[in-house]
Amino acid sequence: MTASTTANSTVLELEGFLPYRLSVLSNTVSQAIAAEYEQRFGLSVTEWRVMAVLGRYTGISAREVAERTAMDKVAVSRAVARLLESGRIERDVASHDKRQSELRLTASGRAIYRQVAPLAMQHETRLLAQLDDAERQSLTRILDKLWQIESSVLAG
Amino acid sequence: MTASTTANSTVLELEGFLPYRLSVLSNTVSQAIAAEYEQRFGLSVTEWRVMAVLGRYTGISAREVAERTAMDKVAVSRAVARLLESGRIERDVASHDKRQSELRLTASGRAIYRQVAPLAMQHETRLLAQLDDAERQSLTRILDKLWQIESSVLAG
DNA sequence: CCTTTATAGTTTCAATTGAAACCATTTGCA
DNA sequence: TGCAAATGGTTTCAATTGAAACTATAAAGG
Repeated sequence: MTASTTANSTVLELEGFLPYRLSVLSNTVSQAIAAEYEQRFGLSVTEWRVMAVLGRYTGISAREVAERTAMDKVAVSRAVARLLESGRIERDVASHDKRQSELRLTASGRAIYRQVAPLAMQHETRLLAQLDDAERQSLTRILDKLWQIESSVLAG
Repeated sequence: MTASTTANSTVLELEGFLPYRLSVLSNTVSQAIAAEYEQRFGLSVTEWRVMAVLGRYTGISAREVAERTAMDKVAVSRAVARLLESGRIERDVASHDKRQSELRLTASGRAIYRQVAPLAMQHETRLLAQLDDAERQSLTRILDKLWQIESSVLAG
């Protein structure tokens, strides 16, 4: 698909190389969305991701945020620190386990969430609108498959 | 697709959100490949990308490398500096324009390229092997479409 | 119990990155 | 010509990130 091979040489065509195309597309899409809320609300991508899961699951721990955002715990810790600082989330110690925290959006955090979430989804909608039904289904299925392969590779 | 909307609230489900899924998949794939050459050859992703285009187009300028890798010029400049340092590429001043450089792999750079390129492609092959013909075609077409949409958004 | 090991989260220090300013050369045009 | 603007590339400084060490609490096993 992306290679041409002769006697003893292999040439890789970055332009058609799946991992490369995924990376470029993904960065472009994420940046396009981020551009909108970064300046408007002073939110970084990691901060927004934390807010996004807290908009969905309230009172969860930092570890669970990490799982659901696919961020590592250090990144979550720092995003949480900034969000606490700016008053967009609040934190309690979990009653059943004093190591854990319970995180939730504040009123001001929810207000931002209610503005950014639709904005992000509009962008997604705009992308998906260019695909027909079959393509949309295809895309979902293919991403699922690829993701399963990669995560099984990771697991060992 | 990824939203549920009630009277006055919108909830975003990160798990099904296209930009998020693209980002997670892309990072996982890139990292899986990078893991192999990072430790074995001491190459970063950016350095490998520069080498990859120089394996394909020899004697090109840093600006052209930047275009073809979708990296910005500062990142290219730094990757080039490290690759010069480690003797994997060499540089001349372009005769027709003294601002430009002409970059090419050295013998040692080519030796590495010949090992890493097939390795990267095997990974891609393994991924694509899990898709059937229709899915592979679909994927190519869909990535093209999405990419066109995003790049036209960027432009205008 | 009490000691070891595991888990949740934070901090520290070095390496990487990004934005802006910068230098050298070239191009466009008065 | 010659001067302003554009281009190719590098450097600098601050902000971000990653890896490893660290603190505090909890769970598990003798």
